[in-house]
Amino acid sequence: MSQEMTRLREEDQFLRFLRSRGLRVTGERLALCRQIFAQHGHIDAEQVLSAVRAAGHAISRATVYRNLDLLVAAGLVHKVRLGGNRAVFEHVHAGQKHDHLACRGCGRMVEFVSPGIAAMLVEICRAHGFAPAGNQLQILGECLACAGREAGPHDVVPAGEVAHA
Amino acid sequence: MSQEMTRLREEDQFLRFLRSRGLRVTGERLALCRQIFAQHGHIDAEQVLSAVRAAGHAISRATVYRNLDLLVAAGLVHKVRLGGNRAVFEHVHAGQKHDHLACRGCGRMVEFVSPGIAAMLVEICRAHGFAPAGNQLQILGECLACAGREAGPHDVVPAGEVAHA
DNA sequence: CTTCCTGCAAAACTTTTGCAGTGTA
DNA sequence: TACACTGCAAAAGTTTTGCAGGAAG
Repeated sequence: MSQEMTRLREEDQFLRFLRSRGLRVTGERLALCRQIFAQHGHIDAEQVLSAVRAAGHAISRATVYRNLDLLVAAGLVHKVRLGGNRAVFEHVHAGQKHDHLACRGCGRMVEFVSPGIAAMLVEICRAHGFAPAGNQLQILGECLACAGREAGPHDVVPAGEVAHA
Repeated sequence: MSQEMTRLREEDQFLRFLRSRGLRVTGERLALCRQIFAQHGHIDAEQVLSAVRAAGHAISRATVYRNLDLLVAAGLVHKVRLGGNRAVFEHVHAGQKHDHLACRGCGRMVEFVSPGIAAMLVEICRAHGFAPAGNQLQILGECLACAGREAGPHDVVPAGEVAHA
């Protein structure tokens, strides 16, 4: 129920954002917004597309991309670029700032909060002439499962795995 | 001169890596290796291709990609995935572990070293079941120039910038 | 009625791969 | 001689864009 209220509040925020810009409220935009906020964690554009369609709405891939950018501009969604060629999105929980830890092997992603790191981060940004706001911390590592699947430090890559063609 | 020695040492390491696997030493591989170590900072695959060609060697894009993977496998090059669809590469300086701070606006990238963050990072990884080694920390933020180019917090995106098509 | 949006399909980009010819060992 | 490597070109995967029709205000 609290979730429901949150979703409505965010949806309302989106509507206000649209109107304040003279942009139009369309069924696709509403459906997209609702599905984004109905999802738990990080989802990529393709998953968003599936989710919206699964909810019974017709929507095209192009519209998903276009409006995800809109949600990001509205400050309702974060675009997190981690692994290779894909960006994932997550809705912004009010006041719930967190960073990401991702496995480069399987793509598993974990959120974490670390006030200590956040403080140092601000300092590092300042030292290098970066804006203190709008930072996003990402740690790429390997989960134990993926790390175990590889060879030890003396032989980084199993023979043969590297040969191509 | 010290740089020259370093380059030769790395090249030799690459040769030993190749031979230890029964892989062949080709002109393309040597040229690629030399150019990577002749470059200063982070370069993407396209820039590597240009650099090798500018040095007077014929090489194809496919070969660049295939052999960049090889250099990564040899532990001589790091593949850093930051912005959208592109990965950048940097050669590994002996013992010079660092992390990356990148501007999501202009792509400017800065390296930094922070023992404090490194320590916390290990702790966070342990807490979430990630391997303590092989981590790569990336901070996505905005340099002051790019941050200034945007609107204030009350109006995240200038009107019109978001409209599409 | 104005003009913003959407869907489709094609384009843009980066990276990968099949195949046939070339070069290393 | 054997087979690994290269180049080319096509393919693959994700995101963007032009255009014409359709809908919001």
